[in-house]
Amino acid sequence: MVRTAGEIDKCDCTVIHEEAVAEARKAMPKEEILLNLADLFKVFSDSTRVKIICVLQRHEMCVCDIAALLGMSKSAISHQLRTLSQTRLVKYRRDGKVVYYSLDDAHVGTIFAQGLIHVSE
Amino acid sequence: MVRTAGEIDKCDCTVIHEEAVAEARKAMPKEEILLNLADLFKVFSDSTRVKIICVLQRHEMCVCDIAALLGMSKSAISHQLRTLSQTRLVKYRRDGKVVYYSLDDAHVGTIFAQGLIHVSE
DNA sequence: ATTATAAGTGAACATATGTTCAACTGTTGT
DNA sequence: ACAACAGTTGAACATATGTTCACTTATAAT
Repeated sequence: MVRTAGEIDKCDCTVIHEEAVAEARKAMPKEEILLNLADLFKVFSDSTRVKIICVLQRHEMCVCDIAALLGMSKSAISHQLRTLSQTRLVKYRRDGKVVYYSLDDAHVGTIFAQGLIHVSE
Repeated sequence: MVRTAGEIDKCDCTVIHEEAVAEARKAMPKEEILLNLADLFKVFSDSTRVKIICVLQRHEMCVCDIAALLGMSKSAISHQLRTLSQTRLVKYRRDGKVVYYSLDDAHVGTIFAQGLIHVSE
């Protein structure tokens, strides 16, 4: 939803810098894009999922391995892998009873690495 | 907390690929680092905060401007700016009654941009 | 077919989180 | 001193979310 100038006064504010506001409004990506962006980061915002992404950067792994590695139940891991899978951050292949998960996309590793740089300073 | 091999059997799993698990365990960053990483992404995971970061990439802005631009209350924006400030993603300067906020760090823009590339495909 | 094991699922629970509301602080101008 | 306005704060509320539990599905082996 793009707001027009006429809607500004619907909030409890006096706009102090009209030009800056108008310019920023024009430069903003679509609402939908920003919602998707927040959703993307939301997937990275849980420590269990971060750990899963971390271990999948080296090898593909099955649910049991990840659960054992993180000291968590298979169910908890499976739920999170589902989230990661639905958002296209990981993919999987089945081999008999075992399902192997791996990162779906190079971007995933890049975003992870960028964040790691930031927190490591 | 680094887990030792002896703790693996405490979960409800059979470890299928012991070597891969052992290697991944060694390569994992400290627990604390990964928690901080999740917390960093958590700040980016709310659409209001994403929008704030977005508008601050061009200009510094005061609370009123941001509230008007996003069509939200000053209080809601102020609460989120506090979160962004506490996590060192934005900084501020006071000029009379007005407080101007801006991005604290080049990394913030980089992480935002990386995410934007990912969702724009 | 039956059993065993890897994995997935849905409901329930506890916890975390974003916005609103009603105050309050701090600064400016009269 | 007082009013006006930018901004902050804490409590309350509603909503979202992660893990557990019990159960189900899928595949392989006997």
